[in-house]
Amino acid sequence: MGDNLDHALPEGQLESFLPYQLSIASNAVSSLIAERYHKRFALKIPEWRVIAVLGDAHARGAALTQRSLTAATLMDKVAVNRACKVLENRGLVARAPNKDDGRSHFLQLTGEGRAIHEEVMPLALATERDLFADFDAAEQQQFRSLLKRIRGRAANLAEKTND
Amino acid sequence: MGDNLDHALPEGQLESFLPYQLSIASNAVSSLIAERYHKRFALKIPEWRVIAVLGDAHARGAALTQRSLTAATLMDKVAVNRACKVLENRGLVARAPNKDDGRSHFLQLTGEGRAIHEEVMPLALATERDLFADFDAAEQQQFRSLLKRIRGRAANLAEKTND
DNA sequence: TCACTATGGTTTCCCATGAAACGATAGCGG
DNA sequence: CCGCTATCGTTTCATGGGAAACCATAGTGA
Repeated sequence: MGDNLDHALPEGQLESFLPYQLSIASNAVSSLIAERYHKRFALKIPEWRVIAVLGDAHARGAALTQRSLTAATLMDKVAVNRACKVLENRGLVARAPNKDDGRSHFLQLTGEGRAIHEEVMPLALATERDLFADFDAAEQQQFRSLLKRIRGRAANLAEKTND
Repeated sequence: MGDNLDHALPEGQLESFLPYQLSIASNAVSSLIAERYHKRFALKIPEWRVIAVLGDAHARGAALTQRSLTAATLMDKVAVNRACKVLENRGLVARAPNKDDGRSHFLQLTGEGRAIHEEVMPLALATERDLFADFDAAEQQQFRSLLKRIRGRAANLAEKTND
């Protein structure tokens, strides 16, 4: 029950288009991860990202504002806000007043939040290992580097176009 | 006017998470492409994909149903339908009855559609070249192959989880 | 021929996401 | 101290995209 196309299509221009390959690969990976997180922790990807970053921050004894979360996750500030609200309602994140700036709060994981963090990170890392199991170390490194270059390139071209 | 974070965050677990890197790289590339297509042709990515596939089909003297378009683009059938409707309304695609199956139609590019196709493909290829300009041939090949493996891997893991 | 099921396509509904508008506070220049 | 502007966070609105329901036709078995 693999693929049952009526008649296999010959390799077309779309198939060989690298941005397309990148997009479908990324979608496949994201779907897998989203499914796993959702199934086991009822977390969506934005929420998980916030937990990951807050977990890091906690390890360094820091608390973060939504603004720094936005910078750290590269997500929209609205997405960050929504994720934080959900996590707060679930009791995984607490807000503390920021006496230097009345507009923002410092966010950190609660005890329960840290417990989730410690369950969730291994799942993330295991999934990463599953996905890249047949990549040797050099290939992983290569992949990372290629992704980073592409990303820089795209950002660069976009800002040139945006005038 | 590059990045003005209050205080640079140390490399965290999120930064080093490969699926995250994949996702943001893919997003950056997709945004760039979407922006360019939209600006110059008022086409969205799904519409462009349909044009690319229909252009291929036309080159082989074939016409496709929405079903085969769905298979060829890996998009949802609803997305394909919507894209086709838009293209039809713009006069870029025409439907011909399928006498073997009254439920579906054969779709093909109109003359105007082919004209767009021939303008749009060079833009796509140029963008691809822009993006991968500093990849040598071996790196491109490597990148393709890594993406394909990851994609297969993800699909494979997903179907195992789906029981 | 007559159900019954399967499938291509379409419509409807819902959720996720980002842009823009908004309120509140901060920061600055007078 | 008083305005003016910038910024953080929140809310509101518009759009995109997928899931499920739906319709019409095809295919199948009695």
